[in-house]
Amino acid sequence: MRDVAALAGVGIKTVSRVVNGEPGVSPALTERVATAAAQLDFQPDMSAGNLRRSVRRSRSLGLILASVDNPFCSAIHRAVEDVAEKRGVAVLTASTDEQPERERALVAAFTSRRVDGLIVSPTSGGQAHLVPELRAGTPVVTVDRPPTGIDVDTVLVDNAAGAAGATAHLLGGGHRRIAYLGDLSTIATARYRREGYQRAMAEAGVPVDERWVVDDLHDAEVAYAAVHRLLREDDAPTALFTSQNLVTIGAIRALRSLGLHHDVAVVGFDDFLLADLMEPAVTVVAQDPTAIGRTAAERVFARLDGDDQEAQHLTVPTRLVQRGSGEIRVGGGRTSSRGRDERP
Amino acid sequence: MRDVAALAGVGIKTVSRVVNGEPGVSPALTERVATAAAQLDFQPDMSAGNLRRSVRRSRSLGLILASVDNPFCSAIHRAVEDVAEKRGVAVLTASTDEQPERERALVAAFTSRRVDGLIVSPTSGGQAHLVPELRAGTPVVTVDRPPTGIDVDTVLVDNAAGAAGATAHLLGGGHRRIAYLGDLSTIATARYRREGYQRAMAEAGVPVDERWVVDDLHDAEVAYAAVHRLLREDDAPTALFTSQNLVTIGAIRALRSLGLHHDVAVVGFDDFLLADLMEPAVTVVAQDPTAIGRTAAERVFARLDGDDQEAQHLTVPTRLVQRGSGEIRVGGGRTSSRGRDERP
DNA sequence: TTCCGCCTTGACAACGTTGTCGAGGCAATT
DNA sequence: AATTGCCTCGACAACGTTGTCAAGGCGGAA
Repeated sequence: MRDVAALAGVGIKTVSRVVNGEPGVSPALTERVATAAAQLDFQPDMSAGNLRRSVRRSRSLGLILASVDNPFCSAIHRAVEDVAEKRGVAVLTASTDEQPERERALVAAFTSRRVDGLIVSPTSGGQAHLVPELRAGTPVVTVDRPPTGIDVDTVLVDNAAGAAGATAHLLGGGHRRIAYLGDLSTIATARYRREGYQRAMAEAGVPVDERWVVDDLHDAEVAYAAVHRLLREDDAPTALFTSQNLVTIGAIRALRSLGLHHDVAVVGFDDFLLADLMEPAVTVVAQDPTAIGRTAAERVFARLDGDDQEAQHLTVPTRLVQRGSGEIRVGGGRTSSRGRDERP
Repeated sequence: MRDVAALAGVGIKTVSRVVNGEPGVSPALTERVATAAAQLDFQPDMSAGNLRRSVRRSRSLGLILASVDNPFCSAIHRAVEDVAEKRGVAVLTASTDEQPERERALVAAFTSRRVDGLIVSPTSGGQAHLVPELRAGTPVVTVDRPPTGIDVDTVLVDNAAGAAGATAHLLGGGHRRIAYLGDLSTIATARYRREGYQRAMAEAGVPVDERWVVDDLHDAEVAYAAVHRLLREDDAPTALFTSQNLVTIGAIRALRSLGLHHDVAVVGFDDFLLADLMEPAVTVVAQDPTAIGRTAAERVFARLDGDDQEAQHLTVPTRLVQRGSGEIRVGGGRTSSRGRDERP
């Protein structure tokens, strides 16, 4: 900036004014400064400006997710980016791989870069480490899962209701022996989904055999093995509620390898690409990660704009998408494999 | 930092030394400063430090992709993050949606935040706007596509070879009427893939009917319609080479809706989740986005570490993954639907 | 005892920018 | 003509940190 000022033969402050579009500079000087700036490829240094600026904003925010290459997370990411972009705010993103230690390290890394706000998908390690940030006035919003140890704005999916809906749908198809295949029970959402399943079963007055409730299936391989084990029993389940994508996929592979994919009903939690092209097409409880990300980003900006209400706890609804696999009736009655939302 | 110094009763510089782990501070003072810093939740402001530091590094880099929620892009993102994380570098990511204007705006936004390096998946608008950054010494690496207007390190997929391999594979299955279904021809990779297809056809001495070469299919719907149109002809193609994910998916939906999914062979460019669970499982030319992202990040850091060789042009190989759809022989001979890599 | 050198410590300038404020010019009003 | 007020412009301090450098203390050697 000093160089631009020298080249244009003006004071530094005048350059600052022109660059920031502040009023009170004569057209002649504005022109001269603009030319000089263009000639030197001048780009103002935002962090230096923020240092001095009264309302200190880095115009960036931190997004901490399980993994940026998880489709659910990256849809949230994109939605956050779209909201942030409109306000000229950049997004720093990073992945925890569910490790509490990484979450803490990432928060520290982002804090030292003075992000204006944080959107976090909490790991199981607790979020008390965010207290200093909150005291410093940095807005924090958690997505997908509630935080523990702090009370902040949250944007969650109604996991229990979605799971209960899925289970009720299977019950409505005549099933009584419905298995629950869940993710790591350290993950809060997995617990909520199990509760939803149990509630729906209880409300229908259907007893749950504990052998059918399998937790801690964190990848497709483990789920595959679990389904194989379950279906070997005499009174094997006639329907599966799988509480997560990878579990759903593992279960489907298992059913297919057993030749039972047209006999055992499956409803999965969380939609996935091409679910409608499988045989049978997969019925799912679809979440709306775009709405989650958008809402979370809007909360952050509302806080930055001065909203100081008490912590808000928002819920994004789920939607049961019937495609075929969940409509297989008890006894393995084969229904049309043509799903409801088949389209090009 | 001033507050910490006051609380510990030392000079500011001593706090700086303790915080940065510099030697030459007595254990007694180190202890006192550490306690005071902890008590005040002190977090150093990185951008202020960078301002003064001699080797000016923001410890962040910019990643500009087509869209962060595109699985190919998010795999690159994750790989870049993993390399950056090891060096304590944060990643700013954003999506262009293929709009040159957005690319320029994002580069400007990242530049004013003084990123240490840029990894860009170029849009069709040309990359001459990056010249000032290069002059300023900021390393730039392009991924997936070559830049135009500048010469920088690039990490590309061997599109032509992959496409030629796919086409040769179909020719090997006895097909002669092979259609090419391509993405927007403004996208360089789409052109390379078409060239690979044409080269393989020419090398086999098989004439290409221009009606079978369809460009500018940028989403599944358009591809669906194109396949419907192609297969209405009398001498319809017996095999399809689809040059991109969404095109592949659209083509598969079209074939299925025509009941031809076991009769017309398909090889797609780019792998996708669950391709192995489709009926038939989809044969693809798999790219390796993780290798692309890792390599690109390594190039950036090599440049930051002083590598000043001329621009390097690296190629990441593709791999033909045979799963069934590409092994359907001419005449619609139905092969085993069981793909080669069926697994849980 | 004096001198030298090392170690610890903090005062101060500087990084690139913006907020504050005052100087100077000009036009309108008294 | 003198005063007032507005507009333009730039000098200067300040933001939070680090690089530089000098001051002071202490131990050991002469």
